[in-house]
Amino acid sequence: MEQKRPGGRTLAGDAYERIRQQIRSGAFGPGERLRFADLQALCSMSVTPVREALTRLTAEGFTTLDDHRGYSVARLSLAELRDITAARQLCEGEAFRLSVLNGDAEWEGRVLASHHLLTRIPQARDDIPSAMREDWEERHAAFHAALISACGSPTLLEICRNLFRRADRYRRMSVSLDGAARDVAGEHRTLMDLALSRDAERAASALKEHYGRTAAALEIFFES
Amino acid sequence: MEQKRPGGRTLAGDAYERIRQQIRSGAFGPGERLRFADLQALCSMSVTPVREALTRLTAEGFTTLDDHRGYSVARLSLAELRDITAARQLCEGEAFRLSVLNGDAEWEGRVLASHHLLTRIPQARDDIPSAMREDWEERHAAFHAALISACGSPTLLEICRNLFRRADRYRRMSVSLDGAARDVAGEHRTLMDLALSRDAERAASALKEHYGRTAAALEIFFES
DNA sequence: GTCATAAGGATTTTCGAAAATCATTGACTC
DNA sequence: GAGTCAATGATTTTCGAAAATCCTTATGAC
Repeated sequence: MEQKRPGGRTLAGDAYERIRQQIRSGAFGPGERLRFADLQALCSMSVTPVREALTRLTAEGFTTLDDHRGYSVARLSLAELRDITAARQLCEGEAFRLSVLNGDAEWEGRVLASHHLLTRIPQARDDIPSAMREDWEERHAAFHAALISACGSPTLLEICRNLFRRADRYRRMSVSLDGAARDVAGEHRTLMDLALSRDAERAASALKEHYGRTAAALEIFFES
Repeated sequence: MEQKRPGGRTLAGDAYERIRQQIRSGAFGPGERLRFADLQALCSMSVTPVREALTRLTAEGFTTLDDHRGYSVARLSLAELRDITAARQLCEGEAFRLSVLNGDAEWEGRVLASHHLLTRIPQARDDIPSAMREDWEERHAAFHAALISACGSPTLLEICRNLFRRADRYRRMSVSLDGAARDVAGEHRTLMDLALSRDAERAASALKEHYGRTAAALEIFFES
């Protein structure tokens, strides 16, 4: 029997995407135990590909493994939020700086286009339908990826991609904030403007500050 | 008290260590195809734990996966050497800087002790017995780990650990160089001295230069 | 009551084989 | 001869169950 698997070429790949999405969206919450029986039912497959998915997720910091005691969703903490933010400021800051220095007209086009897409739909919030919220999340990630896409370093890009995803789990907590004190759209526009004006140092600084603000806004979730 | 034995509490962990060691030592060369049948024979286990090991190794950049076409040892290239070196200079440089700023007396002790161990045996070379060579490699890694161990950022440390291991594959090519033009031991001593003198900026610069020299010495292997 | 220990159930980890996919070969057409 | 296509063999990927391990509960001694 031929199975249709849009997007993935192996069941393990599908399981990886699916479980990561569940964690991303909060359907699997921080610290939650992930039992193979449940995941097999969710993904409609045997234990082997599920296991491979969890191995990958663990290597990337989304889940944790206790030998012979199973997998859990990685917990969120203020300390890790600050830690990841600092690492992002270092790595993405440098990647953005290099992008501005090295980027060609095609890169400028990608920045412009991805920013345009980002402004066409309202930012993710509680009162926005879930489908459109996911749409914004995707375009947001694409915009930030575009900014650093001309840095010329696959290694740095891979590090940044992972850090972005891990930080994304934290950022999604803020959809319940109304962000009144912050003009996120304006910050994104500033980032684009600085990129296109080719001022590498100021661009990198602005990106670092952008991430710093995001992290600061999230600290209130960890008061207890 | 239960202890985690290095070497692994699961077969998958054992396979991971074993295969990584084979790649590290060159027994599995760059680009070489890794067949499950061979690895199962090598590790004396079934396909499942071997597969898990390869999944982890691939996530860390030591192997590559072509869906349905199997795993191979990641190739080495001059471009990647330069790329990894730049990423190390950024990440380890910052981690070292933070360590010098934040490190306490215990950290100083770790730096001092690990450097002492490093100087007690001759540096890895072709004319040195393999066992002692491995010993030096281990102490060398421990020294560099100690330098950055007080940076306070688990995320950054994890990134550095992975970059170090990947760069290590390149550095091991140089055991056939006699390093006449370079005083590696002296550079290590300088790093220690700068760490203990608590001059963060100069220490970070020295570490970056140290990695730059290492990479430069390896470029000759990629002339073709 | 507390501690230690053992039995039972739940869960992870591993196995051996089946299914799916890829690569090669060779026949056949044009 | 070049190209298409089916058959074959090699290899990866997945399955379903067995084995190993952990956790909970029950039992008994002090």
